[in-house]
Amino acid sequence: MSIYDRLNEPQRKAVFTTEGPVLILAGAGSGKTSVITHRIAHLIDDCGINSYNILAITFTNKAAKEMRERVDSLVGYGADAAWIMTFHSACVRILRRYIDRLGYGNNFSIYDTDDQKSVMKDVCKRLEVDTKIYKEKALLSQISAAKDELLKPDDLYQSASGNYNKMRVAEVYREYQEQLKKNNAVDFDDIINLTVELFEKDSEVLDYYQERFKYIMVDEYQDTNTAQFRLIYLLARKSGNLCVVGDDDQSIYKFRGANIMNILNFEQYFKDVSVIKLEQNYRSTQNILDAANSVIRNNTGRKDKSLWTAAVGGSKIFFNIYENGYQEAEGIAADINERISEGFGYNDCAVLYRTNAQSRALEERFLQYNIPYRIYGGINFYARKEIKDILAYLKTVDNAGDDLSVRRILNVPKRGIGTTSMDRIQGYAYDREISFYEALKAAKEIPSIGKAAAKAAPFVELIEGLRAKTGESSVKELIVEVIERTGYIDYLEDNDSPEVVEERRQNIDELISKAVSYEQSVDEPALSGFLEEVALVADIDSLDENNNTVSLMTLHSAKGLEFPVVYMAGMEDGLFPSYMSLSSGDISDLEEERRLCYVGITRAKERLVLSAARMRMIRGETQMNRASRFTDEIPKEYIASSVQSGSGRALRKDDYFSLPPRKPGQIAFKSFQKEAALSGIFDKKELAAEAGGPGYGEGDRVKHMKFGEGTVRDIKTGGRDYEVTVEFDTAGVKKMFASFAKLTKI
DNA sequence: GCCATTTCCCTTTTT
DNA sequence: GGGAAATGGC
Repeated sequence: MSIYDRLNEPQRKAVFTTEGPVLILAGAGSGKTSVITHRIAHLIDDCGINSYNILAITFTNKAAKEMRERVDSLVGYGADAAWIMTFHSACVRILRRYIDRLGYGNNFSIYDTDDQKSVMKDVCKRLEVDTKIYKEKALLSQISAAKDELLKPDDLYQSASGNYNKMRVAEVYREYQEQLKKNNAVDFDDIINLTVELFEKDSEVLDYYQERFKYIMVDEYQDTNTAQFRLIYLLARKSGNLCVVGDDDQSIYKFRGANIMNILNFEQYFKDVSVIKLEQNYRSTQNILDAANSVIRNNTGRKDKSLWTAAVGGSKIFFNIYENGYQEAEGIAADINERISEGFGYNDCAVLYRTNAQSRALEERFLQYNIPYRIYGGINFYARKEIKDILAYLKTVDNAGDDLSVRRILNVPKRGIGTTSMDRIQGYAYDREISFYEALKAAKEIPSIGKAAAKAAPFVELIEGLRAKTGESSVKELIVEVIERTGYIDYLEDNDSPEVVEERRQNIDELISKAVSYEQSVDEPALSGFLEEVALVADIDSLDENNNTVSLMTLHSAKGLEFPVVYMAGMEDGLFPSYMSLSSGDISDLEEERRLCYVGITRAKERLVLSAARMRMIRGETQMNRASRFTDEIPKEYIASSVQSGSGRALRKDDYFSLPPRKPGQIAFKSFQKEAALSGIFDKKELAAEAGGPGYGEGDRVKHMKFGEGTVRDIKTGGRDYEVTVEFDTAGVKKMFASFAKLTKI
């Protein structure tokens, strides 16, 4: 009896094919984590490979942790030296050792999204960029997109070929990058890109890691972007022993730069690839799997595969339509209570939604129904003000070159150093090409800041005092000292209501316990190590299956997880699939949403409940949407409507299937429609629109919000929506869904 | 320099 | 509808 007996034939092949490039196409619930962990065990136990030579890459810390635990339990203690970690933590580890070769200090800071925004704001001010026209966020996302593709500012500049806007973005990118370097800081993308740069520039370092990592495995391979692919390619090039595991049907991170070609073209990038398909699903019942398959079937250009399960039948899928989002939340809460009375635990249930904002209504009802829950995602714990403040103190102690952190806390709590003094200190620093903190130390020399100079001295003393203690004090002690010496709690009490203060105190306590558990879990705890861990965690990493709470999260966060009972809330066109994907004019955006739907459905083991609301308040506007087109793609025989026990009336599915398609030109949603509907105006307008037919026809000139003006070339009336083909004057030919494109006749 | 009010932007998803 | 940032008065 061996540990491999429980594997099926393809799984075994995946485990035992250790040499050369291997592509494992692993459908949802096909036991891919088992395969990777057993493969590592096989390498160590049977092939005599030193665990030191193994690298296994995941996307989330949670996946890494789980994999580490499973490997350890399979191999005992022989697996210690293997690297089982996320892309980001592996790269940070490499950079901590070698980033000085790129001109950074090894104690670099890691900037999160908020930090990036602050830097960008500064950059725009310096370059006199009008942030009304070029939004910081938009600039950052363009830069991030460039980084995903390994493009440098110069590359961007050249590819602009004279286009003023693009050249401007390239300039901003260059300045942004310089500022980061000046602060001795890197952003999330840099973590990957600088590692690639290091490998490409320094053959000594590359050799070292190529020699070390003779066996490389990559999980969730379909989500890798160009930079990550390059990284893996560089590392694996020498040994050729690269095993990637992925599922093109679960690729849902195109917006983050994931390049689906990495998986579709893997066999072109590497020679003599062994391709192994894992198609047996061990997770869901037949009904759930059939529904998932019938949805994903509508996508084009997939790798051919078909999931099957030995678990026949199972209960039908439920689909409930409610009047509004509140009733939907109530219906879900009521359904959960019924499950609990049947013997399910709260932790067996998860509610999945498309956008974080949807959690609010659910949260309210769950409180009302006394359902214990936990929301994952949304505002990151480490993005909270009080946490960021304290971390900024620690970062300043750790890396005084991090101007951003110093500036954040110089006047928090208030020290009477306002924006004017702050700007003057900054100016002084620029002139002398020194850091903000160094300028602060020399505050007496700055003539223009007057009294503020004296106020800066105690701050500098505080930081220096803390720095002197980093060797002997624990991270916990440092945090406590920051709080006590700054009077941080008093500061909170002066500014916030008692409830908010209490909440912030609890968060600070949680930070302290995180520091303690960090110090217990690491061999050589250090301040920089703690800051690094803190920068790279995602909320979902803290999901603990043993907590008896219902999990609420986005569909994206749910990838890789499974639950006996899954609710998919907000199944409405415009919400899921998102409005953006419907109006972009790019069918592949819709296909990504469909994959997301597939991911959601395949999370469910036993019971899947879909729901939609006729009316929903989004951003203070009431929207009225038809049910999601994805629900149409599930054959009726798999669907039932559950009995409604709450106050909301669940409609029969036929009610919804007979909804009329929206006509071209008809406005999808506007806040005034709610009032108009109440006064009856709306109804008349809608009738008028329907009687009058499409608001435009073939040959008409129309205007689109994003693409400008164009001519309608074709209108297809097939199906429930209208597919309009428009030839735009500047943007080219686009196909789009009439109900969402908001085309107006001109 | 500080505080209150107004304005803005947001919401697609995140390591 | 809500939270953060900008603005303007003191």
